Amino acid sequence: MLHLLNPAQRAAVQYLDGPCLVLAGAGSGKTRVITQKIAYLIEKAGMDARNIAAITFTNKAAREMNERVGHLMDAPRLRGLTVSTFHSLGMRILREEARHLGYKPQFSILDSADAGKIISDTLGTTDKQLIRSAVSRISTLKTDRISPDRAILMAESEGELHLARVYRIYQDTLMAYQAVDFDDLIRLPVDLFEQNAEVLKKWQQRLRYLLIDEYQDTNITQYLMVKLLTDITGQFTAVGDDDQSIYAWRGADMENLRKLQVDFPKLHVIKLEQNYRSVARILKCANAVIANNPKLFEKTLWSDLGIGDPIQVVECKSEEHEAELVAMKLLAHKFEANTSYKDYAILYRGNHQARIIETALRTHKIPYLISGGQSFFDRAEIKDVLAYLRLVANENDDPAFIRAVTTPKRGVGNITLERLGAYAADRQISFFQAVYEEGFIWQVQATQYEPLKTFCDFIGRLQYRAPREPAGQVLNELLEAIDYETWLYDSDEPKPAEGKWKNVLEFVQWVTRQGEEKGKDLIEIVQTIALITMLEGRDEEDVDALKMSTLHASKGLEYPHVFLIGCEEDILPHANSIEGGMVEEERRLMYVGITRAQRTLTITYCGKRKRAGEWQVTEPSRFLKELPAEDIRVSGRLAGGKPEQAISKTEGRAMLAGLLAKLS
DNA sequence: TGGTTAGTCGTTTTT
DNA sequence: CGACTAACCA
Repeated sequence: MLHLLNPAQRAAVQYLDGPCLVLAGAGSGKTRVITQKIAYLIEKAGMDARNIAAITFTNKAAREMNERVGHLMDAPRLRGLTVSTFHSLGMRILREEARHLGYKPQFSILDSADAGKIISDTLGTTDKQLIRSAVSRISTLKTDRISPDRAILMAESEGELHLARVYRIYQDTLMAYQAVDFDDLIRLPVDLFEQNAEVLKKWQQRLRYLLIDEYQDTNITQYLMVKLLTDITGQFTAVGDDDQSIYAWRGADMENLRKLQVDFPKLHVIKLEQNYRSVARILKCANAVIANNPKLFEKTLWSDLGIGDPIQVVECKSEEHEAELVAMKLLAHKFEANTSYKDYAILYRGNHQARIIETALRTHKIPYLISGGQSFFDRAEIKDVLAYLRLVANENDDPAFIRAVTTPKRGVGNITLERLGAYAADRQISFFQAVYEEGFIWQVQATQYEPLKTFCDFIGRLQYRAPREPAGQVLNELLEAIDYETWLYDSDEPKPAEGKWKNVLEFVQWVTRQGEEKGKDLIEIVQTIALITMLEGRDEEDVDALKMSTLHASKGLEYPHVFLIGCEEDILPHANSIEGGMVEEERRLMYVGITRAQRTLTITYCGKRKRAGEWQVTEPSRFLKELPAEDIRVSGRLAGGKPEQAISKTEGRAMLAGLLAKLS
């Protein structure tokens, strides 16, 4: 196996004498290093798979890594291997150690929508901007491991004090719901490790070798987790690339790369500089752009995959034309090069940019998959069903209670709910518990109380059945009992309702499969859903479809032919980042985008764009001027010419027909 | 109590 | 232009 590696990769795999940092440029085979090292640890170093943990940043990456390790060795020897995200690992630790922190093992994981709702309630405002900023500031406090009490003490202004108080209420509310948020999944285990030497020792002994992927994206708490778990032995390999650090806004700190050298003086640094992904021109463009950033570590990427075609830079007249142009160029290229749809990807800065592309792709009947963006589990219909399941798993989950009890409508309205909420809040109990309290029964009339009681009894029956019966069966009967299908068709036009019901059925199928394949009961399945962003097991490779993705979500992926759209000032770099002086991170984003491409890269931007119904003139991205002139082919204003002639739908069809005629 | 409607507002990135 | 909300009516 080792002969498949280049000398630097092999050195990284074989180095076991202590902490190891692998600086891996884009496309330099870092996943290969990690998977091979797992195999090496088990086969050559004689380690038990149960003592090895590989940590990634996305579930998708974890899944892919699992698959690739599976190709390297037999399943029995991989039993007990941990390949998961920081958050999943944190959850696992927390479920096992919950009692040390005052939580029950079946705590819920709150999504950001629920978190935002708590904040908006405590803040007493509906101002989206305000809530957003409060949520993110509280999240920053949490990743910096500042407790509510300390935040109150440290507050230097009226505003900070207010925020700290909101933070405290928020945290108390989470505890009351028996829920944690994403930050807690990392923070609480770290807190526990620091307070409880025995628990720490237990996990140190369990996880004896750590492999951390995308190390440049760790925040300080995640770094502490690594440090605590490996402090005694320093047995870990961190793989990262400072040029691909694009999550600073989420607390990721490139300083963690430098800190590693300070905290572990014996740190062994290995650089991977050969790129196995892209042709030379693409790499040259990427290098040229990133050269405008100050460097943390010096490294030069090279490849021997040939020079490749020039990078195309095209100005379009509007968003519609951009979408149309991309669709046309794609179809033309596909026919000429005889490729598949899945060889193409369209990348963009913000999720909203996907919509217009989607319409163009649909009119041309181009199959596509969208990764990143709204998760399947975030759809309203799925969240409705999920609310029931969350409540079954944890009856203290008040947000789930409110959603479930009002969907479908069952005669419980705002007034009743408010009374119930007030009663529960007074006594520090959950909505669910309050329903069964003598004191509450007298507060509402029988006509209002009855549906509540019926609802809670129903949930109670499910709680009994969930651990005892197959997950799919219980879920099916739940949907039957609440007649969710009818409710969907009653509350929507037939067409969207049909789509929604299809999603629900897909969800049921997924749950059934999870139950059968992994032997999990309904509650166990629900407990992990909050962490899953994409429907796993949906074999995306089998479908021949073009991939659409945000630049952030595209990290770690590669495609033969890439379109990078919307390369305009205020989009990439984004206006807020320009204002906040964060252009360097945006440049890294551009770098990530360019380095996704293996063979061809087409960059587009619009001359004007409709924003909030108004036409707005736009400027090409400053990053385009950083591309080496000899490696790009420009059409449009950058070249001094006119914007690329717009292609209308009929023109497009004619062009396609001509192309097809020429080919046959 | 629940659904409809007319007005409002405004677009980063995600575990 | 379209999503999302707050007042309004059945």
